[in-house]
Amino acid sequence: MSSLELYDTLTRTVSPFTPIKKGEVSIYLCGATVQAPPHIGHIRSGVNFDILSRWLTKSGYAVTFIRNVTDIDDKILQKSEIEKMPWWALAQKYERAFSKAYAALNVAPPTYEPRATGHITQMIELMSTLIARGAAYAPGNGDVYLEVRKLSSYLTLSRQKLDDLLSADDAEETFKKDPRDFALWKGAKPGEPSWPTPWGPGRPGWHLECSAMAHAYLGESFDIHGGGLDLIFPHHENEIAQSEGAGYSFAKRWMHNAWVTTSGEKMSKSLGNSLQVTELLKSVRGIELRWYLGSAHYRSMLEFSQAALDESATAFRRIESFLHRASETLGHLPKPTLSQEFTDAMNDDLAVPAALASISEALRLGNIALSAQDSTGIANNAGQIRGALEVLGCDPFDPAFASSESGDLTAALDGTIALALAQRAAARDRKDFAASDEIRDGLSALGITIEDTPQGPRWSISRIEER
RNA sequence: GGUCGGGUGGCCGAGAGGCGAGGCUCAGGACUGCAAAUCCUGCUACACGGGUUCAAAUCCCGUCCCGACCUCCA
Repeated sequence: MSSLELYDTLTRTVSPFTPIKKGEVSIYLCGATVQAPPHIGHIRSGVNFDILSRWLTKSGYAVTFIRNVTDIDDKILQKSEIEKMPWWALAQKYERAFSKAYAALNVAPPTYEPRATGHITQMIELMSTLIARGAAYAPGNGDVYLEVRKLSSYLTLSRQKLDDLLSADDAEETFKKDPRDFALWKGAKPGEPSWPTPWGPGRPGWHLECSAMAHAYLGESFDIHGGGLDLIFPHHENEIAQSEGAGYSFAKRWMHNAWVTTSGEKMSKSLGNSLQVTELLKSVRGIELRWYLGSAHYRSMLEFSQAALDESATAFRRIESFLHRASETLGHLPKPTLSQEFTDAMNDDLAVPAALASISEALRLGNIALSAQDSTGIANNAGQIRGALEVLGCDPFDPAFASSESGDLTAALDGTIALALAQRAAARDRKDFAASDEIRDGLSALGITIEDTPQGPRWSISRIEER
């Protein structure tokens, strides 16, 4: 029996996972800055860490998962002017868009989803601590900066040297003791939202919220901190600086997911190459998009193409179709189990691609069992596949993916199609294949696929409905 | 300039010194009235040049190419 090993960005190695508290895991994931609709890169991060969370849960841990929402920052203020709505309305609008996208892809809601603006008090406390300890200073203009040269260690995560960094052309540099010091708090400018502090009214810098909220919900030390690769520097370095500067040991392990790329480049709005979740959900279902995003290893770049997505969806439908046929034959849903191969793969730093290979084998054996009407074989293989899909968040029987059509409608449709199939069966009995094919083609034109099996014909809806 | 990832078959995508990952596509076969589905068989790849080794996609040296971060970033 293998045990879980995970990669740690800090050490750049895979190592055995040992939680701080036996049987419990605490995770903080940097969530979205809600200033635009989510693209699949954002959601990949959500999917990857959802798979981590599911696997930990399946492995018997009680998982506390915190994923924040950054609802105040420079971009949100900029966008609020462009979209001509208050910043808080804009933030809420896109927070809902993210929530909707997460839900469509069955990304489980975190244990708690704190917003930056709800934790100003904790931020002020943290800044007070940092100033008292001599790690931060308020130059008097309303800003509060962290003094990076005072830190005993800095940039350990990205392994850079302070003096090698290109210094920012920062207009406010004059208030900084060192150009590399970063803002914990930004003094209010006219027309901007602000909150009162001992150093004057202002608003949070980007990094402060995560240190404050991680501390509030997970304490001085927690197991895993996650986010996208691009957060390593500066965001996560600065979180470490703020937290360690305050005397907290902070995250024990750092995990970063790679990007979704297009034409070899990172997806970004400024390049105009980002793919919005709502757009992609017009061509594939949420469960298929999730399967695609989850199928590459979380630390590998995923090169997006519509062809690859379509192919991935095809592969998934093959698995799904087997599970449906298996449960029809069994007369009940397969009971989820975990194979040793799947478990070993997942324990090896969530090696999803290897885990998928184990599903392929079970699928082949399951289909053979189905042909042979071997109910034990069907149950075993379908159970393994379903167990694996559960962990990957792609169980087609998960109510989260329940189709929008009502049960009554399905029943009515089933009855209607049964009538047509009875006609077709009669035609086939009298060898009138022209007539039987006409019925099948007619149904096919309506998006209903008919397959003849040894157990009689079965129908399925093959067309993705426009939504 | 500093730091860090990559380049694998028609395509996607793992692996990280020796036993052909896996999937998709394609071709052939089985089954079928025909389809579909399914199963079987086939398609022996690791950017380039050196080197180490009994053995290199994997390690070392060099080269080329692509990408990311360096205070907006999933």
